[in-house]
Amino acid sequence: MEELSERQKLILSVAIHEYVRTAAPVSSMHLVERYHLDMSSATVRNELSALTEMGYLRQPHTSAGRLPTEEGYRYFVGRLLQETNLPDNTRRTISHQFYQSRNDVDQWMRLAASVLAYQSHGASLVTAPHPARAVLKHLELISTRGKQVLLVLVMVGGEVRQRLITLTESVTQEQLSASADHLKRLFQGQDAGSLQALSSQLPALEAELTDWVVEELNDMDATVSGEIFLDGLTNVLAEPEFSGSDDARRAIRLLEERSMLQELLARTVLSTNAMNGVQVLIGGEGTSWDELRQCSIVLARYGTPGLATGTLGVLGPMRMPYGRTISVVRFLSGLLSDLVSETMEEELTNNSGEVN
Amino acid sequence: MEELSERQKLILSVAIHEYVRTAAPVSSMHLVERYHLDMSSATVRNELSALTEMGYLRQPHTSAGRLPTEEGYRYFVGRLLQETNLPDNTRRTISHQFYQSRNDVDQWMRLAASVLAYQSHGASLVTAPHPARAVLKHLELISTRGKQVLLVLVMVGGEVRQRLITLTESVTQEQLSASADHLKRLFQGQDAGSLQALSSQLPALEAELTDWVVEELNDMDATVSGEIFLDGLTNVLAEPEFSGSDDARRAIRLLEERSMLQELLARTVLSTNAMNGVQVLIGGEGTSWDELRQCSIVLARYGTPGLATGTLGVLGPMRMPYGRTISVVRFLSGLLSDLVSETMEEELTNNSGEVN
DNA sequence: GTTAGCACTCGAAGGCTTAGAGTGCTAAAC
DNA sequence: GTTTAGCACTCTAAGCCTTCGAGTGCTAAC
Repeated sequence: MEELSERQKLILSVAIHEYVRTAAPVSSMHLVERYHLDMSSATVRNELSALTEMGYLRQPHTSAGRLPTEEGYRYFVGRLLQETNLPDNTRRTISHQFYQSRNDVDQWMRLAASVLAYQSHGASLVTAPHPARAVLKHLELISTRGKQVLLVLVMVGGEVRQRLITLTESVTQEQLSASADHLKRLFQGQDAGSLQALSSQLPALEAELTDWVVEELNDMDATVSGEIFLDGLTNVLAEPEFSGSDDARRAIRLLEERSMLQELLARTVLSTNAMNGVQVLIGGEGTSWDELRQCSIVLARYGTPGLATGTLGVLGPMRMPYGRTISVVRFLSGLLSDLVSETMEEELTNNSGEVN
Repeated sequence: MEELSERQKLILSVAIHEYVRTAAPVSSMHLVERYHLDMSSATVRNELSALTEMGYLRQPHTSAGRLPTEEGYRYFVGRLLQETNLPDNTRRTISHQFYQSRNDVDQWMRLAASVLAYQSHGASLVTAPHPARAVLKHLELISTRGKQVLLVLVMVGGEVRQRLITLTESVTQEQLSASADHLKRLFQGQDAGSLQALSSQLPALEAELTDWVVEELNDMDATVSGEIFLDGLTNVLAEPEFSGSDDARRAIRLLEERSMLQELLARTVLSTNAMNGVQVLIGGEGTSWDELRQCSIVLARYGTPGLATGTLGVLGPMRMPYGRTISVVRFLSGLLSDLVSETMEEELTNNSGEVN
């Protein structure tokens, strides 16, 4: 792939910028006028022609203006987009909102999704922070009736999982409380693996309970996160390129399904090292979903690798203001990282010592 | 409002049925043929004309077929629709899915939303069961760092709420555990009101904690439910009457916002006594949202009034298979009621006695 | 009261024309 | 050799017209 001249880069940049702005094919004269280019429309036409030749632009039909190809966007995002930060007052507004919100992880996630959707005009997704390995901090057993017991697990990091389990034998709350106290002490700061080993040495009831706990912990390790917070799904529908087709509908449908998000987020885990945080998938590249052919996704992880991380991202049309979106995602990723590390770090580094 | 003749009722019924099926204005001849009516198209035409006169049908333009008006749907749902039950095998399939699902309230809600959306081809919403009055069953305090404490409340009924709070003074986990034990005993089976009264008689730390607990309980009483489970949002978009306009987009946007759901669900609480369970809002009647002008909502409460209840419903286009939708909603409402009462009833009737 | 027959209405669909936006090419200017 | 003015050419979008046919409402016969 040959190098573009500076002028070609400029023209590609403004062409993409203009197309993103207007959603209509851009013409040579338009660009010259609107961006005060120091050349004639004929020159621009020649360059546009060259860029089309190289596959960065295309024409809907012979005598129409140009619009970016997938490759064009990719070149733009990868090589032309200069880092821009979110305006100071926007950053302050957002921080302020988080500051005001209840000190509740769920609340943060909801807010993050909402801000992300609002700022990016796309559909946002945010997962709750998830420990690299589920480590137990606290355990409660609450009898509901007969053999049914509510199992509440509090993880290091503050995540809480509850589950209604059915035991083989009926037990009283007293027995449960005793077992809970015992297991609590044993399990403190352990993960699924070490618990499994313990199971065989325990009396029947406690062994059974242990199995349930292990299952739950494994489940937590396996799933990317318990809950995924979505917002702004309908923003995507408002985009002009989706009106009249139901491509957007199918893309949104995909977001509603867990399976896609699972794969998408798993992918992020793998390639985190690649960039300095924010990852851009253009035209659903790498994914196996045709529905995303016309969409792009901007993703980032947040949190502290090895301790606890989550993912947040935006799904929008390929014709997306990448600069803006990337800054928002980056900023929120940083903000959530701070929030998470503030609440988790200390706890995680000195966890296995003390007993509650 | 004069009474319709039997024949008019029949014709209105089949006209609505046909319109729901095809989404196109229905003509007199079509009805005669498809439903083997024992009369000529001219007769049907006369009756259609009469029904139009009465406001139950309308014509998009002079020489077009008929389609139901809002009033038409209302008459149909209120007086013509005979109760139909879900086919036996469908019922079994659904029950089976619930039987297989993890014994977890969240899981049930998710499944209910999914089934509802799938069966009704509309957007579904389900709220978690919510005690009439939030009553505390269990309480945990977990130190995270310095003044920050994770407060975990387990309610009678199994709902779990967690919140990160910041105390005025730094405390150790030992102090917290002691306080937790003490408060646990005191709070057992109490609601927000009775706790508030206790607050002043407690030492500083415990008083402060009590305030947080009270705030949280009040919050639970105030909001309809912590979480609302949505599914099938995009089903609505697929309906032909919404293609090309963004009315559906705005309706879905409304579902994404909590505020509308709050009002909608609050409304249900009020009018529950009216019908034997399932409530149908046609054309967004009673709501103040223009966005719903073209939509209908089928709602039902589930659970045991006075103990714990939740709401579930379907939002779809006004051109909706009401019979089918109502049966699905009714069936699921019954199913969830059973599940909820199985897990909560005993617990709620003898709650305040024992101490865990 | 019901129905056959028929004139009438109106929108959807297709074909045709036109306007204009935009290109590519050529030849002149720099 | 690069840039640019000029111009012929292309192609769509929009408007207009016509046609087609589905469907009605009315009237008169049954």
